[in-house]
Amino acid sequence: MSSFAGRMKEYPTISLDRFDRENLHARAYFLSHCHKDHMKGLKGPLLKRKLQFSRTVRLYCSFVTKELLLNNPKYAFWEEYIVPLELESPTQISLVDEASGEKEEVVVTLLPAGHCPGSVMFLFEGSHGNVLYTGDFRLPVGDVSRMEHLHSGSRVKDIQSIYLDSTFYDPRFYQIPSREVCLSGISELVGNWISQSPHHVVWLNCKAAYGYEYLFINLGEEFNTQIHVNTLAMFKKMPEILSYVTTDRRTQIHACRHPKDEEFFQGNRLPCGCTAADGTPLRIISIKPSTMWFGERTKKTSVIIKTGGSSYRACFSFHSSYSEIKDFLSYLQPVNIYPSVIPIGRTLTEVTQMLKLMCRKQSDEAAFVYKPLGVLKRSRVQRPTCDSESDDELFDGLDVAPVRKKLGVQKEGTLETTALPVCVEESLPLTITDAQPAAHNYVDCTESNGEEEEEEEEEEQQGDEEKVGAGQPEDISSQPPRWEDFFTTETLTDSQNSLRSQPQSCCSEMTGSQTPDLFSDEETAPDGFSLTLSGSQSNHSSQNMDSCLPDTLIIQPELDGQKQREEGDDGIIQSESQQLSDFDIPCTPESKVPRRDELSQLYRKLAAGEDIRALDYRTEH
DNA sequence: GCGATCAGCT
DNA sequence: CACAGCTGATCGC
Repeated sequence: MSSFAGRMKEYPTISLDRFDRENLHARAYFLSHCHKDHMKGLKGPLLKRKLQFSRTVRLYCSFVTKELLLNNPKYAFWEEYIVPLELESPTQISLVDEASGEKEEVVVTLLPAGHCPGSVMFLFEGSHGNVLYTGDFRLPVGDVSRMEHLHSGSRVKDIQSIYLDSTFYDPRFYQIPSREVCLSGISELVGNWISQSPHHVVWLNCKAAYGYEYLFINLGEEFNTQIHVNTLAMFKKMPEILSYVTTDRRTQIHACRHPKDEEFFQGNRLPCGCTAADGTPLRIISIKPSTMWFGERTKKTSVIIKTGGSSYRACFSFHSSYSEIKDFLSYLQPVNIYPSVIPIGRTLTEVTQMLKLMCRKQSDEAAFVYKPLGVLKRSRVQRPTCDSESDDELFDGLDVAPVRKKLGVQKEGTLETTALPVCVEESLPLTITDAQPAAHNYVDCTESNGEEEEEEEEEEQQGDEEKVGAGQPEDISSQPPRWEDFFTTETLTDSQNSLRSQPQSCCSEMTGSQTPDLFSDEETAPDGFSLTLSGSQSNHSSQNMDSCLPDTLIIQPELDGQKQREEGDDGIIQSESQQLSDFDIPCTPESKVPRRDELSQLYRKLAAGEDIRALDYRTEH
């Protein structure tokens, strides 16, 4: 449970996920998601009073969070003070001191957090640096490298501080099976049961909280049914959820609740009191989603555990595991990390100490003081996926065929009030040029979209997931653009995990192009020759990372150049916003990144002392 | 009568 | 298997 006090050191005039005590004086409020432990004080009368006298204080959140919040009458008074923001749309917000008129500008970007419907992280960019408040999140290993707004061009942004969901930041929780693996296990159990007869029913013993909708949607889809729940009101504007839940009790899958639901179940009744029409007793099993974790060296274990004659626990987590958090942090390498949760049995000091290891090293900063051409930023490179592979091995008793469901999003809302969508870099000539970190690149050790696909196929073969596995690519390419409003993580699967298949951000929409022509070489070409620091140099990463990374300092212009080139293929983004590039020097119009073969040619010419200007990178391929 | 806090429970 | 709550008791205003 979050114990975050509500404020960040860098931007103390805003409050997040806490609305009591000193937070009453904030100039702006942010709500990351609709769980009670992040809403403390939100219905307080003091706050209500303050809002009535204020012209500028607003609550910012995602559209889905707004919808869920206002569904509860206790929070209905917020209606006129909420400013819902689109995901991944940088928005400038004025933080106004209403007494003095003093003003500070900050740009906020909502990033999907994969925790529950509407959950987001907040990235703040302003004169006190870039800070990331994660809220609660679950991101699979590698996803952070695909989050556009954590990058500037092809570089990882310089993050001053991360305010972190550290729920499972403890080596005890080293591994938590992926959403797909857990869902697959639950699906199998449910399928085996309800196929026996119409009187075989399943009760999903879910806590009263948002976050299980992912389960309902996927089970509903797979078994062509709806899940019985107590109320639909909160989802009335979310058709993609609404269509998989029902208040009609005549269904084989229930997630209904009752204050004494466990007793009901013991008496072979469902919490809704449902019985079969013809008087035949129901055959009920209960499945209780719970977080199961596995240590670093734990052997393969099932994600389903039978705890009684008709009771099961099924693995399910809304929070990132230790290794997922490590992946996230070691990619971003912030200067500071502040935990917002202290895992049970730990102290703040312990957690802070452990997190220090994940912060950017002092030496990284010191080593690159000399910067005649401006400052190097870290490359964005496709991350190794060692972890996900070991995941699969760990749980290979189950089919890992990713089960996903497209989730559309509610209609685009208009931005009202003072919120202005902007491109971050355009509005922020500040921050990022000084005291830059080293160019800590990661070495790409995947080489292996192919490998992974193979693995997936193998697994499909052993299982009964044919239906689910089939047709995935089509599903993905037709994803509605903003479906991440509900859940992030399962879209970012291997089949679409490179940025090239994910046109997003204001700038890429402008181009609408898949051609690389928009690439200016200024962002990327120097990178082809940059140093690549790996392994021990770049971070003190987890064992899983270490196992993939060489320990030596290497120079690999070719690989790096190719990487950049590949990213260029999605017609990325930076046409407007790449002022802040590897070096802060003007770009060369109409130039672009050479391909690997072009590079080889380039090197040969360079070696031969020939004039490389004769080479035309714009040759078609 | 309301809010805050805590124990207990799931 | 430690999530995100609920309920109920107690205390203070």
